[in-house]
Amino acid sequence: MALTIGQVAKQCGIGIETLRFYEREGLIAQPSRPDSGFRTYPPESIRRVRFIQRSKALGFSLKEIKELLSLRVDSVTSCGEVKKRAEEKISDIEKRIHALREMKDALAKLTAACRGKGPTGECPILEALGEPGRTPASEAPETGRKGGGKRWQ
Amino acid sequence: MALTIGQVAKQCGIGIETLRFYEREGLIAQPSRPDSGFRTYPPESIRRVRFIQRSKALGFSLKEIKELLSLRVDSVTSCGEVKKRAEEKISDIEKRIHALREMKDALAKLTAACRGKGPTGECPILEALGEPGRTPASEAPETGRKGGGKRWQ
DNA sequence: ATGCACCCCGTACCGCACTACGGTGTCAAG
DNA sequence: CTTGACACCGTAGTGCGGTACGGGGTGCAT
Repeated sequence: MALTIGQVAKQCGIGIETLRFYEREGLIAQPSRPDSGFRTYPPESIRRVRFIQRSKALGFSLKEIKELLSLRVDSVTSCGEVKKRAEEKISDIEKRIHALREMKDALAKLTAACRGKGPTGECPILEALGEPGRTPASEAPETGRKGGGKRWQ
Repeated sequence: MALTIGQVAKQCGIGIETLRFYEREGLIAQPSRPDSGFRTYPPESIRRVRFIQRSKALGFSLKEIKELLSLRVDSVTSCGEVKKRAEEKISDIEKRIHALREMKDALAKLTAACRGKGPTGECPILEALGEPGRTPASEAPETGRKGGGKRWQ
């Protein structure tokens, strides 16, 4: 019934090292270690790891997942706290979506303006990004460093 | 006319260290260094830094920005290449938006199912994440480590 | 000439989430 | 009893995008 770390790892599609990492980070409990010191996991551990994986997939960081797990442990806390976290995460995700959409719109405008032909010097995309063709600086070969002298020391 | 690193930094709202970092990473050219070894930037550098900042804001990584900049330098390349990168970035951003939307929908479904009252043991959110209330493992006090013996060595 | 702001450098560090390494110990099968 | 798979440990390295530190040297104004 009890599982080795390798079995848990395999069942969760995760590396052994990752499991040890989660343990170090306090995301999963210290498993019992009879006799030889080998970790021995109860089958429930699989669920806990899956909890972590699903939460990750929902955009929670390990830090946040740890908090979520700690809510469960001190069961004085009501379910409302959990709901609050989830709602915060939703608005966080909405912000990220919004930012991405703005990026996308800006980029779309640029690509629409660009014929896609001709030299880079006339590219409206590059122009909009701020570089009006080559810059003197970009040609200046190493004036310091490699070239010549031992200035500085 | 020529600028010190501090002036460039201030004008771009960026740290001096960051500027040196960009230089090390090949994102900005080695500035000239007359006499004392102090970096001396032409005013155009400001534009180059802004290019980087805007590109970052559009979701390009420093690595990608470097590529974008190199396209400009070897001006054999046509503007079409730039357009291609921008379009790839757009679809990349779209993918990210899509993934975030899925996260959001999943979370929204969970919060909708949750009354927000009662103990964590009955929380539909936690349940959906995979943990049906407390787990034995989460109570198990350190069975190894700190507690007792010198197994292993 | 003295003070002080500014700049130089290399190196190390941050947070995140792992991943790898290497030397050693344990278990189960043959 | 040997062999091979598996597990143990601490430490270090990865990639990203910076940020900080400390022990100096310069430039300019007073």
